Amino acid sequence: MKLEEALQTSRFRDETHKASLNILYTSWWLKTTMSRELKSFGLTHEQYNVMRILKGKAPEMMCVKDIAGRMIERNSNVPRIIDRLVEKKLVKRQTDSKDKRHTVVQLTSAGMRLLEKSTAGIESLMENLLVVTEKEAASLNTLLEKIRQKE
Amino acid sequence: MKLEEALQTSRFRDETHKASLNILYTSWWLKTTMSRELKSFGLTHEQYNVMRILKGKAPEMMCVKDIAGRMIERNSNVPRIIDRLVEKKLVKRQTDSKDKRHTVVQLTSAGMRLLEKSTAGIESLMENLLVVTEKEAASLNTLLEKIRQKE
DNA sequence: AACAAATAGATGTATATACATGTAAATCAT
DNA sequence: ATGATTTACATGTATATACATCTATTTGTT
Repeated sequence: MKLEEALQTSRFRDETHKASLNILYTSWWLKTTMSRELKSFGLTHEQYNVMRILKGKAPEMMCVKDIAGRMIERNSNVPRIIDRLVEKKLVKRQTDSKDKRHTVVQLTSAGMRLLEKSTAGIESLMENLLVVTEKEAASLNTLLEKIRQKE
Repeated sequence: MKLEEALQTSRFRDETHKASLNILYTSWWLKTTMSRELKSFGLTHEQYNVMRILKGKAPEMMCVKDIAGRMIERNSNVPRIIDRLVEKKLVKRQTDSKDKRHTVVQLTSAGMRLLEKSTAGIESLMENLLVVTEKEAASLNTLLEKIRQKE
């Protein structure tokens, strides 16, 4: 769908302005689509994100700060996302014995199983949804990193 | 900044997977940067978005549904965003006399003034922040619309 | 050792968001 | 014309998010 249709307007100052709206809209669309799929596993996008980060380091435990630094949307609220995961027994949380300021977190085996199932769901969804060649995707990555160069 | 740095990982299945994370991250970065600027005008991103939509039709009034259809992030909560704008006297809201189901909304002159000031701020920010050529932006737009083709 | 500063994370508040449900008004079918 | 359906919006709930503040612990300075 053209952005003009999606936002029912064609008032774009220039291609760069349009690109900024296009990034925001595409991101919203992606996130919404993924969230719908994740909902069938009882997960939110953020909970899934935290679980994937934990899996990347498993079986090591990770502290809250390291999780936060890997989140797509930087977030001071990782502790509360972990609260929900603990309630659902998908992760285990404990105080680090070496540095008691640290809270370290780890997937439970139930968490690992749910992550594997939901990841399979997300991956097949994405494979069907995102129809671009690897070359196009690479070019998209280059352009997005260019637009963020003043980060 | 490379996505690898931003997310402190290089575990991407392929360029398409990386692109999806890159879109989510770039969008978060853009929104955060804009929100910081908007905060100096006492506005949230969503409030600003609603005001810009209203300006696009001014001096006509718009109903809630038409505003919602033009939002970047589709949103069933436009009534509550309008609540805040009404409290701040930036928009006027009234029931449509022709169809009493419709609530029609319009910028006040204070709203129009604030919108002009904040838009100037956002535009100069964006001009300095987003350093891509019009050609690159156009190519980015094409790729984003391609990736959304199954929308 | 004692105190100041820094760090990690928990918590409070306002707003936003997704989604379900409720309510009033308009439209449709008979 | 009347009752059913649809439409437009408002509202309730759970979670997320930005941001400020608070607490406990560790580290650094003297």
